Amino acid sequence: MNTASLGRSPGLPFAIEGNPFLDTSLDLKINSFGNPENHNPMGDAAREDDDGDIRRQGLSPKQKDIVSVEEFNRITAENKKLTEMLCRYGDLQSQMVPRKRKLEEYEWDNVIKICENSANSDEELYLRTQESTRTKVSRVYVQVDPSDMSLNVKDGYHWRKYGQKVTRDNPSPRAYFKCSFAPRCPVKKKVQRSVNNPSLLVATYEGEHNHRSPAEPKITSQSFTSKGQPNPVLVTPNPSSHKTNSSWYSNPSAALDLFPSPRQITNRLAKQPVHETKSEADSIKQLLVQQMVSSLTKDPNFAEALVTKISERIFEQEIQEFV
DNA sequence: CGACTTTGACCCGCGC
DNA sequence: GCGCGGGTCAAAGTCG
Repeated sequence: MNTASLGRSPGLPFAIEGNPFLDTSLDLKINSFGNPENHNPMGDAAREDDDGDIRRQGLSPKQKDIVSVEEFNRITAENKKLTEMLCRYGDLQSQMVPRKRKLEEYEWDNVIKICENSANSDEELYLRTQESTRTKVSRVYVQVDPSDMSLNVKDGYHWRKYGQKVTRDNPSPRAYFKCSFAPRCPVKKKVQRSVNNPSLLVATYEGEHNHRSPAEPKITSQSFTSKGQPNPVLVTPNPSSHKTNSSWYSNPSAALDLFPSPRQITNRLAKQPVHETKSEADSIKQLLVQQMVSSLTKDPNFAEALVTKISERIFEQEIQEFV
Protein backbone atom coordinates (compact mmCIF):
# COMPACT_ATOMS: atom_id res chain seq x y z
CA MET A 1 0.00 0.00 0.00
CA ASN A 2 1.51 3.23 -1.08
CA THR A 3 0.22 6.24 0.82
CA ALA A 4 2.23 8.94 -0.85
CA SER A 5 -0.86 10.69 -2.11
CA LEU A 6 -2.63 10.80 1.19
CA GLY A 7 -3.20 13.96 3.15
CA ARG A 8 -5.28 15.00 6.10
CA SER A 9 -8.78 15.47 4.83
CA PRO A 10 -11.04 18.31 5.65
CA GLY A 11 -13.89 16.56 7.31
CA LEU A 12 -12.05 13.70 8.86
CA PRO A 13 -9.95 13.87 11.99
CA PHE A 14 -7.40 11.59 10.48
CA ALA A 15 -5.35 11.45 7.34
CA ILE A 16 -6.91 11.10 3.96
CA GLU A 17 -6.31 12.59 0.57
CA GLY A 18 -7.41 16.13 -0.11
CA ASN A 19 -5.43 18.57 1.94
CA PRO A 20 -2.12 19.43 0.35
CA PHE A 21 -0.61 21.34 3.20
CA LEU A 22 -0.36 18.46 5.56
CA ASP A 23 1.68 15.36 5.07
CA THR A 24 -0.25 12.45 6.39
CA SER A 25 0.63 10.39 9.37
CA LEU A 26 0.24 7.33 7.20
CA ASP A 27 2.65 8.78 4.72
CA LEU A 28 5.02 9.59 7.53
CA LYS A 29 5.19 6.04 8.67
CA ILE A 30 6.58 5.02 5.33
CA ASN A 31 8.73 8.00 4.63
CA SER A 32 10.25 8.12 8.04
CA PHE A 33 12.23 5.09 7.02
CA GLY A 34 13.61 6.75 3.92
CA ASN A 35 15.36 9.99 3.20
CA PRO A 36 12.74 12.72 3.27
CA GLU A 37 14.78 14.80 0.87
CA ASN A 38 14.68 12.03 -1.70
CA HIS A 39 11.14 10.90 -1.23
CA ASN A 40 10.18 8.34 -3.81
CA PRO A 41 6.48 7.61 -4.15
CA MET A 42 7.31 4.23 -5.58
CA GLY A 43 8.49 3.06 -2.21
CA ASP A 44 12.14 3.82 -1.65
CA ALA A 45 12.06 2.43 1.80
CA ALA A 46 11.30 -1.08 0.65
CA ARG A 47 14.13 -1.33 -1.84
CA GLU A 48 17.03 -3.42 -0.81
CA ASP A 49 20.68 -3.06 -1.63
CA ASP A 50 22.74 -5.83 -3.19
CA ASP A 51 23.78 -7.11 0.18
CA GLY A 52 20.17 -7.38 1.24
CA ASP A 53 20.19 -4.53 3.73
CA ILE A 54 17.35 -2.11 3.59
CA ARG A 55 18.27 1.42 2.64
CA ARG A 56 18.66 3.52 5.72
CA GLN A 57 19.97 6.82 4.53
CA GLY A 58 18.60 9.76 6.46
CA LEU A 59 17.92 7.74 9.59
CA SER A 60 19.09 8.41 13.07
CA PRO A 61 21.36 5.78 14.62
CA LYS A 62 18.51 4.72 16.84
CA GLN A 63 16.21 4.24 13.89
CA LYS A 64 18.80 2.22 12.03
CA ASP A 65 18.69 -0.22 14.88
CA ILE A 66 14.94 -0.73 14.76
CA VAL A 67 14.27 -0.60 11.03
CA SER A 68 13.91 -3.91 9.30
CA VAL A 69 12.09 -5.38 6.38
CA GLU A 70 9.70 -7.05 8.81
CA GLU A 71 8.98 -3.69 10.39
CA PHE A 72 8.34 -2.14 7.03
CA ASN A 73 6.00 -4.95 6.03
CA ARG A 74 4.15 -4.68 9.31
CA ILE A 75 3.56 -0.96 8.86
CA THR A 76 2.57 -1.46 5.25
CA ALA A 77 -0.11 -3.91 6.38
CA GLU A 78 -1.20 -1.44 9.01
CA ASN A 79 -1.54 1.31 6.45
CA LYS A 80 -3.63 -1.00 4.30
CA LYS A 81 -5.97 -1.66 7.20
CA LEU A 82 -6.37 2.03 7.86
CA THR A 83 -7.17 2.70 4.23
CA GLU A 84 -9.74 -0.08 4.16
CA MET A 85 -11.27 1.50 7.23
CA LEU A 86 -11.63 4.80 5.39
CA CYS A 87 -13.29 3.02 2.52
CA ARG A 88 -15.80 1.45 4.90
CA TYR A 89 -16.70 4.91 6.17
CA GLY A 90 -17.29 5.94 2.60
CA ASP A 91 -19.74 3.06 2.31
CA LEU A 92 -21.37 4.02 5.59
CA GLN A 93 -21.76 7.57 4.45
CA SER A 94 -23.33 6.62 1.16
CA GLN A 95 -25.90 4.57 3.07
CA MET A 96 -26.79 7.51 5.27
CA VAL A 97 -27.35 10.26 2.71
CA PRO A 98 -28.65 10.37 -0.85
CA ARG A 99 -25.94 10.25 -3.48
CA LYS A 100 -26.57 13.78 -4.73
CA ARG A 101 -26.47 15.18 -1.25
CA LYS A 102 -23.31 13.24 -0.53
CA LEU A 103 -21.46 15.06 -3.26
CA GLU A 104 -22.83 18.45 -2.37
CA GLU A 105 -22.63 18.32 1.38
CA TYR A 106 -19.82 16.11 2.49
CA GLU A 107 -16.96 16.03 0.03
CA TRP A 108 -16.43 12.36 0.59
CA ASP A 109 -15.00 12.08 -2.87
CA ASN A 110 -11.57 12.22 -1.27
CA VAL A 111 -12.26 9.00 0.57
CA ILE A 112 -13.60 7.47 -2.60
CA LYS A 113 -10.40 8.43 -4.38
CA ILE A 114 -8.38 6.42 -1.90
CA CYS A 115 -10.59 3.40 -2.43
CA GLU A 116 -10.29 3.78 -6.17
CA ASN A 117 -6.55 4.03 -5.75
CA SER A 118 -6.37 0.49 -4.46
CA ALA A 119 -4.10 -0.40 -7.33
CA ASN A 120 -2.58 -3.81 -7.78
CA SER A 121 0.94 -2.53 -8.31
CA ASP A 122 3.03 0.32 -7.05
CA GLU A 123 3.54 1.54 -10.59
CA GLU A 124 -0.18 1.63 -11.28
CA LEU A 125 -0.79 3.45 -8.04
CA TYR A 126 2.01 5.91 -8.81
CA LEU A 127 0.46 6.71 -12.18
CA ARG A 128 -2.96 7.17 -10.62
CA THR A 129 -1.46 9.41 -7.98
CA GLN A 130 0.19 11.54 -10.62
CA GLU A 131 -3.13 11.77 -12.44
CA SER A 132 -5.07 12.87 -9.39
CA THR A 133 -2.38 15.37 -8.49
CA ARG A 134 -3.23 17.50 -11.49
CA THR A 135 -6.82 18.05 -10.45
CA LYS A 136 -6.71 17.87 -6.68
CA VAL A 137 -8.57 20.72 -5.04
CA SER A 138 -9.32 21.19 -1.38
CA ARG A 139 -10.79 24.00 0.65
CA VAL A 140 -9.96 25.00 4.19
CA TYR A 141 -11.69 27.55 6.40
CA VAL A 142 -9.43 29.29 8.91
CA GLN A 143 -10.62 31.43 11.80
CA VAL A 144 -8.66 34.68 12.04
CA ASP A 145 -8.82 37.95 13.89
CA PRO A 146 -11.45 40.06 12.09
CA SER A 147 -9.25 43.13 12.53
CA ASP A 148 -6.41 41.39 10.72
CA MET A 149 -6.87 42.42 7.11
CA SER A 150 -4.06 40.29 5.74
CA LEU A 151 -4.93 37.22 3.69
CA ASN A 152 -2.24 35.13 5.27
CA VAL A 153 -2.98 31.49 6.07
CA LYS A 154 -0.14 29.92 8.01
CA ASP A 155 0.05 26.36 6.78
CA GLY A 156 3.77 25.70 6.98
CA TYR A 157 4.56 26.21 3.33
CA HIS A 158 6.16 29.21 1.65
CA TRP A 159 3.92 31.10 -0.74
CA ARG A 160 4.58 33.86 -3.23
CA LYS A 161 1.68 36.16 -3.93
CA TYR A 162 1.24 36.75 -7.63
CA GLY A 163 -2.08 38.49 -7.86
CA GLN A 164 -5.08 39.94 -6.17
CA LYS A 165 -8.55 40.53 -7.50
CA VAL A 166 -11.86 41.79 -6.26
CA THR A 167 -14.43 39.26 -7.36
CA ARG A 168 -18.02 39.95 -8.21
CA ASP A 169 -19.65 37.93 -5.46
CA ASN A 170 -17.43 39.10 -2.60
CA PRO A 171 -16.34 42.61 -1.60
CA SER A 172 -13.19 41.22 -0.05
CA PRO A 173 -10.27 40.81 -2.46
CA ARG A 174 -9.08 37.37 -3.44
CA ALA A 175 -5.34 36.76 -3.21
CA TYR A 176 -3.51 34.33 -5.46
CA PHE A 177 -0.45 32.46 -4.22
CA LYS A 178 2.04 29.98 -5.69
CA CYS A 179 4.14 27.63 -3.60
CA SER A 180 7.64 29.05 -3.56
CA PHE A 181 9.32 26.45 -1.40
CA ALA A 182 10.34 24.16 -4.24
CA PRO A 183 11.02 25.05 -7.87
CA ARG A 184 8.21 24.05 -10.18
CA CYS A 185 5.91 23.10 -7.35
CA PRO A 186 2.50 23.18 -9.05
CA VAL A 187 0.42 24.02 -6.00
CA LYS A 188 -1.60 27.22 -6.04
CA LYS A 189 -3.64 28.76 -3.28
CA LYS A 190 -6.48 31.25 -3.35
CA VAL A 191 -7.40 33.06 -0.15
CA GLN A 192 -10.50 35.16 0.33
CA ARG A 193 -12.62 36.19 3.26
CA SER A 194 -15.96 34.53 3.70
CA VAL A 195 -18.82 36.70 2.53
CA ASN A 196 -20.93 35.86 5.56
CA ASN A 197 -18.18 35.76 8.17
CA PRO A 198 -15.29 38.23 7.73
CA SER A 199 -13.36 36.48 10.48
CA LEU A 200 -13.20 33.37 8.32
CA LEU A 201 -10.59 32.97 5.60
CA VAL A 202 -11.38 30.57 2.78
CA ALA A 203 -8.21 29.00 1.40
CA THR A 204 -8.57 26.96 -1.75
CA TYR A 205 -5.63 24.71 -2.61
CA GLU A 206 -5.12 23.37 -6.11
CA GLY A 207 -2.67 20.61 -6.88
CA GLU A 208 -0.32 18.69 -4.67
CA HIS A 209 3.15 19.63 -3.46
CA ASN A 210 5.98 17.82 -5.21
CA HIS A 211 8.09 18.13 -2.09
CA ARG A 212 7.75 17.40 1.59
CA SER A 213 6.51 19.91 4.11
CA PRO A 214 9.24 22.50 4.77
CA ALA A 215 8.41 22.54 8.45
CA GLU A 216 6.91 20.26 11.00
CA PRO A 217 3.29 21.25 11.25
CA LYS A 218 1.82 21.78 14.67
CA ILE A 219 -1.85 21.45 15.44
CA THR A 220 -2.90 24.39 17.57
CA SER A 221 -6.61 24.89 17.05
CA GLN A 222 -9.51 23.91 14.92
CA SER A 223 -10.26 25.08 11.45
CA PHE A 224 -13.25 24.01 9.46
CA THR A 225 -13.92 22.67 6.07
CA SER A 226 -16.39 24.33 3.81
CA LYS A 227 -19.03 22.16 5.39
CA GLY A 228 -18.28 23.04 8.96
CA GLN A 229 -16.41 19.88 9.84
CA PRO A 230 -13.35 20.01 12.04
CA ASN A 231 -9.87 20.13 10.63
CA PRO A 232 -6.57 20.92 12.31
CA VAL A 233 -5.05 24.34 11.77
CA LEU A 234 -1.39 24.14 10.97
CA VAL A 235 1.02 26.90 11.78
CA THR A 236 4.66 27.30 11.02
CA PRO A 237 6.65 26.14 14.01
CA ASN A 238 9.18 28.35 15.66
CA PRO A 239 12.13 28.32 13.24
CA SER A 240 14.61 28.34 16.07
CA SER A 241 13.19 25.14 17.43
CA HIS A 242 12.95 23.42 14.11
CA LYS A 243 15.71 21.10 13.08
CA THR A 244 16.10 19.43 9.73
CA ASN A 245 16.27 16.07 11.40
CA SER A 246 13.21 16.74 13.51
CA SER A 247 11.01 14.09 14.97
CA TRP A 248 8.56 14.76 12.18
CA TYR A 249 10.98 13.10 9.80
CA SER A 250 12.99 10.86 11.99
CA ASN A 251 10.61 9.59 14.63
CA PRO A 252 8.03 7.12 13.36
CA SER A 253 5.97 7.44 16.49
CA ALA A 254 5.50 11.12 15.81
CA ALA A 255 2.71 10.01 13.53
CA LEU A 256 0.69 9.22 16.60
CA ASP A 257 0.27 12.91 17.29
CA LEU A 258 -1.63 13.29 14.05
CA PHE A 259 -3.65 10.15 14.55
CA PRO A 260 -5.86 11.07 17.49
CA SER A 261 -7.59 8.53 19.64
CA PRO A 262 -11.38 8.28 19.56
CA ARG A 263 -11.48 10.16 22.85
CA GLN A 264 -9.34 12.92 21.39
CA ILE A 265 -11.63 13.08 18.39
CA THR A 266 -14.66 13.29 20.66
CA ASN A 267 -13.04 16.01 22.76
CA ARG A 268 -12.07 18.02 19.72
CA LEU A 269 -15.57 17.77 18.33
CA ALA A 270 -17.04 18.77 21.68
CA LYS A 271 -14.83 21.86 21.77
CA GLN A 272 -15.63 22.79 18.22
CA PRO A 273 -17.34 26.19 18.08
CA VAL A 274 -20.28 26.61 15.75
CA HIS A 275 -19.65 29.08 12.95
CA GLU A 276 -22.49 28.33 10.64
CA THR A 277 -26.20 28.57 11.09
CA LYS A 278 -27.75 25.39 12.39
CA SER A 279 -29.69 23.62 9.73
CA GLU A 280 -30.90 20.21 8.84
CA ALA A 281 -27.73 19.62 6.91
CA ASP A 282 -25.66 20.46 9.99
CA SER A 283 -27.65 18.03 12.06
CA ILE A 284 -27.03 15.29 9.55
CA LYS A 285 -23.35 16.16 9.45
CA GLN A 286 -23.09 15.98 13.20
CA LEU A 287 -24.88 12.67 13.18
CA LEU A 288 -22.47 11.40 10.58
CA VAL A 289 -19.47 12.50 12.60
CA GLN A 290 -20.89 10.87 15.70
CA GLN A 291 -21.42 7.69 13.73
CA MET A 292 -17.85 7.83 12.55
CA VAL A 293 -16.48 8.32 16.04
CA SER A 294 -18.66 5.58 17.40
CA SER A 295 -17.62 3.19 14.66
CA LEU A 296 -13.98 4.11 15.08
CA THR A 297 -14.17 3.28 18.75
CA LYS A 298 -15.75 -0.08 18.06
CA ASP A 299 -13.63 -0.96 15.06
CA PRO A 300 -11.20 -3.73 16.04
CA ASN A 301 -8.82 -2.73 13.28
CA PHE A 302 -8.68 0.81 14.58
CA ALA A 303 -8.15 -0.42 18.11
CA GLU A 304 -5.39 -2.69 16.90
CA ALA A 305 -3.65 0.12 15.04
CA LEU A 306 -4.00 2.40 18.03
CA VAL A 307 -2.61 -0.19 20.41
CA THR A 308 0.29 -0.77 18.04
CA LYS A 309 1.15 2.92 17.95
CA ILE A 310 0.87 3.33 21.70
CA SER A 311 3.04 0.27 22.21
CA GLU A 312 5.64 1.69 19.88
CA ARG A 313 5.69 4.97 21.72
CA ILE A 314 5.95 3.34 25.14
CA PHE A 315 8.72 1.12 23.84
CA GLU A 316 10.61 4.11 22.46
CA GLN A 317 10.23 6.04 25.68
CA GLU A 318 11.62 3.10 27.58
CA ILE A 319 14.54 2.91 25.20
CA GLN A 320 15.22 6.62 25.66
CA GLU A 321 15.10 6.32 29.41
CA PHE A 322 17.40 3.34 29.25
CA VAL A 323 19.88 5.27 27.08
C1' DC B 1 20.67 42.13 -3.15
C1' DG B 2 17.34 38.69 -3.16
C1' DA B 3 12.77 37.58 -1.94
C1' DC B 4 8.39 39.12 -1.68
C1' DT B 5 4.30 42.31 -2.49
C1' DT B 6 1.60 45.46 -5.15
C1' DT B 7 -1.13 46.54 -8.97
C1' DG B 8 -2.40 47.67 -13.63
C1' DA B 9 -2.40 45.27 -17.93
C1' DC B 10 -3.25 41.35 -20.35
C1' DC B 11 -5.21 36.74 -21.56
C1' DC B 12 -8.88 33.62 -22.05
C1' DG B 13 -13.18 31.29 -21.46
C1' DC B 14 -18.00 31.95 -21.36
C1' DG B 15 -22.58 33.82 -22.08
C1' DC B 16 -25.38 36.80 -24.78
C1' DG C 1 -18.26 39.85 -32.08
C1' DC C 2 -18.49 41.94 -27.70
C1' DG C 3 -18.41 42.52 -22.85
C1' DC C 4 -17.64 40.54 -18.44
C1' DG C 5 -15.20 38.22 -14.92
C1' DG C 6 -11.63 35.21 -13.19
C1' DG C 7 -6.90 34.19 -13.44
C1' DT C 8 -2.08 35.37 -14.59
C1' DC C 9 1.87 38.23 -15.86
C1' DA C 10 5.40 41.36 -15.00
C1' DA C 11 7.41 45.78 -13.82
C1' DA C 12 7.99 48.64 -9.98
C1' DG C 13 8.20 49.12 -5.19
C1' DT C 14 9.24 47.43 -0.45
C1' DC C 15 11.64 45.11 3.09
C1' DG C 16 15.07 42.73 5.79
